Amino acid sequence: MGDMTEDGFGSGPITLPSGGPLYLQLKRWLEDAIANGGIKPGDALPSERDLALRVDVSRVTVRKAVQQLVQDGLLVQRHGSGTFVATPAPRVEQSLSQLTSFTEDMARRGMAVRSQWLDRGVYPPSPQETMVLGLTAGEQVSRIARLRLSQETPLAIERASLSTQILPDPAAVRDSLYACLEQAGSRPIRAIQRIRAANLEADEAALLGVAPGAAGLYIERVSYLANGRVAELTRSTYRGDAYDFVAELRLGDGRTT
Amino acid sequence: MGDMTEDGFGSGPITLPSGGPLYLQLKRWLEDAIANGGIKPGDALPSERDLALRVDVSRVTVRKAVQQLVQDGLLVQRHGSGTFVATPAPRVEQSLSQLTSFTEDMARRGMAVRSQWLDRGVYPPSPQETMVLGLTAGEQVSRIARLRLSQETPLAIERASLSTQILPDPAAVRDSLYACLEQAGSRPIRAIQRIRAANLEADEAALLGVAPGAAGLYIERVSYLANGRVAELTRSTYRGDAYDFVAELRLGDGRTT
DNA sequence: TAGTGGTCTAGACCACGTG
DNA sequence: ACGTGGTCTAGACCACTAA
Repeated sequence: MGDMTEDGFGSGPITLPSGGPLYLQLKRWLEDAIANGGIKPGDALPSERDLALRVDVSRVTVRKAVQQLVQDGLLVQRHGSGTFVATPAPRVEQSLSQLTSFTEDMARRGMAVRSQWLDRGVYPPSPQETMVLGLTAGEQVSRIARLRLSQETPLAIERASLSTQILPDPAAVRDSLYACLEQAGSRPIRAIQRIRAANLEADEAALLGVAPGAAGLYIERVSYLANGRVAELTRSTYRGDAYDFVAELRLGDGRTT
Repeated sequence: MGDMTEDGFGSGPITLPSGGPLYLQLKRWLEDAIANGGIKPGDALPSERDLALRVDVSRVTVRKAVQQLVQDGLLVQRHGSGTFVATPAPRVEQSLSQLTSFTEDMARRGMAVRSQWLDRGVYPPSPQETMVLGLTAGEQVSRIARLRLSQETPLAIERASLSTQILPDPAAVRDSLYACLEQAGSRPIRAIQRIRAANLEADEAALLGVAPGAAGLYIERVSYLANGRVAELTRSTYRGDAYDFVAELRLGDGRTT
């Protein structure tokens, strides 16, 4: 411990203890170093070329180990800059039984929230939108798409579609869509959500600041007004490492409540 | 249709249209070929060495493209045998508001279900088990772990832990844990589930028959008896490509609360 | 300009499955 | 025995970032 230049790696050669493929040995070694606090979040790893020399493997093998840890979210690579231990995203909990607004929900927890508009406008509807929203021929659809951030950390991509009868002017939405709908007296009171996990595509991964192939949650939500009409179709992509969804189940043969 | 040897690839060289990195061009080319039905589920791809020759790239580049498609679940590789277009797993829907038993739930849909025991026994509890199940000092815990299959397709890994007071003999569980508990008059009536997405580790991926790194759902469930006592702690891993979870939300306004 | 990650190559050997 | 995917190498060039 007397060495101020210590970075968790020392400077000499690194010896891998275990058996099996080299890239898995190196991967385990790095995982351990991170878990044991030998390398801390934000710390830089030695360059790939350095590691290759010191572990005595080829750079390709180093990349294979690092690549998997990047995908698992333990490391972050920045082109031209270096490889760093990821700062774990704070987990956000969201209820799967109460219909809440992202904005209102986060405000309640006192979390700094920001949205970044990706799209906001009126378009001809897709077949899915026509069907789900129950649009009539020739009717247009209002779309708003935004990136949700908390503490400057991207959390989710939300793409909402509504009939122009319910939301005539998408540009009128400021922070909370639900607050906007409430003003118009058309806040949804019920919704059905469909949730699945999938590996994130490159474009969405980039927006969310994670590696392509990282696990994400795709959620499709259809919400209903008090009169039974469909209010909103929202398709969202959540970072898998940043969200916990919480649901309460009851012994149900009879439905609801 | 006049050529019986046609496999969707022809036999000549393959030219990639688009720009960008070669492995991404090849990946897109393969994705298109699968989407357009040029290659159908179950079909074999040319060997990596063949593809490399015909696309005129190195084998490493072919592997990089194929690897990503394997992780996305579009291709399956079998060591020593070949690379094949994946047969998409049938999606199973599961409710997130009704507390149902996997066995009973699937039976209701008339689906052939099988379980494969991974573990069944009485153990000293982990700290988490002690805390969540409310065990007293020295008390043991019953654990049952199984792989759930439908139509011989692995769907999920379930690891349940219960106090031995509630389930004294884990070996007594045959098909349905809940049916077994009901006989003892201790069927849970309520549960809290916590759901998150994560990339599957190698061991779990192997059990579920998907590629390491594929997206999966981790679900932690704590269920309660009518008297309020904790009945069960279950930690499960679901295939992301085989499950849709469905939840119904209501305007449960904790707003001013 | 120097150093980093990103892409790509040609060739080698091993481990596995099938005929 | 043969062909397949799985691992690994040494070296090259490009693209980006930072000093």
